Amino acid sequence: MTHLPACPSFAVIESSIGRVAARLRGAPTRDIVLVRLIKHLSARFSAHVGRMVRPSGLNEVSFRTMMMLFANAETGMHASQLSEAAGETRANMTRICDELSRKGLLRRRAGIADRRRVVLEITRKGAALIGRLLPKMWNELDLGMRALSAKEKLDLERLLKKLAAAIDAKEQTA
Amino acid sequence: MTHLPACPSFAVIESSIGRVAARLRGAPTRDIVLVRLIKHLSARFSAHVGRMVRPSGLNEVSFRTMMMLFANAETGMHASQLSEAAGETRANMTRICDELSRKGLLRRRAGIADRRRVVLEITRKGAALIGRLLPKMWNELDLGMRALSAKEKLDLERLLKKLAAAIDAKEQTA
DNA sequence: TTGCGATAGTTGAAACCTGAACTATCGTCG
DNA sequence: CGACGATAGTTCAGGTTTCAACTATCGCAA
Repeated sequence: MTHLPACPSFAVIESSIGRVAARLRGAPTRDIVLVRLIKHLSARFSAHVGRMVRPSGLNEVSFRTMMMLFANAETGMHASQLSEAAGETRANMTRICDELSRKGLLRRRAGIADRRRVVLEITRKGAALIGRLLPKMWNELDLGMRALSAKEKLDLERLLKKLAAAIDAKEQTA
Repeated sequence: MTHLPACPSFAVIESSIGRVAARLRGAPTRDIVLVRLIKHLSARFSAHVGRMVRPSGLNEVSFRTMMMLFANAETGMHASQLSEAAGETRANMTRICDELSRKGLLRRRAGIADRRRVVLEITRKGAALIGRLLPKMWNELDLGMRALSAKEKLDLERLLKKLAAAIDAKEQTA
């Protein structure tokens, strides 16, 4: 077994999985560990971002949303485009935008070419907020990721994408 | 840029991140991609497990919970032990166990040595259900993970743990 | 041009999760 | 003993997310 820097927050989980494996013959322990690790990291990232943006009255999802709008400030984005980019359902995006628009951080405009669509634009106020937040967030992210070398990051990206591709493929045929 | 098997479900997200980077100097694009990949995979795993166990009246969390109880069928588990193993808050675990107990899938007993504690045990009915479900689930998991070689899995595990450890460490000092 | 299937966005109901306060019990230190 | 801080579990209020149904609009083919 590879030995690594302690990671107490996951150790508890891993040992539980170990107990499962000990009693249940045939359990694909390593795969289960991988899936749980991914879930664990995802949750911790979210929580961490959430804590950071909370003082500004945002949560992780609305921050992610605002970042996308910030990057597309000139053109604006369509709601469904935004929901795909932020990785949220369309229904949820509607509510998030309701909220953000109530706070004056974004603006809805009716589409011109296609009147079903809605164009979302960040407001001056919203842009100011995100512009103020982003450097802090990026710095934090850098601190967390600095543990991995450039090569390790590339490896990790490659492996995760391979996994994502496999799952996509499986879902397609199913 | 590395070229990989298509992964349409993430490609949309990645191209959005690309647009962010194009307009926002200094954005740590690769790190953001990694974080989003992790979140994306986590969500897809959950959704997939969820769809599989739904016909049995469970969701992803309650299945995970039952699996832990199944593995500790002889001894039972304490509620907090269970919530750590399943990676859920204590409050949420209470609710989940209420639900599962209402369905007759687990049983609560008062602790003897320490009367604050509650011992949770899987019932015969619960064990039957999980015993029936597990092989299917493991098979599915195997299909999804088969895309990675044994070595790749080890690498991935190592990298994810390194990341988790770094985040743990950072959180500690903060 | 009109009708029809597809798409964009919203809504209401229900499922789900969390933080903070609360109760009961424990261990231990004086 | 008995007070007190810590721990186990629950509850409640409030927030978030989803699913399915709905409206409006579009593109296109007959």
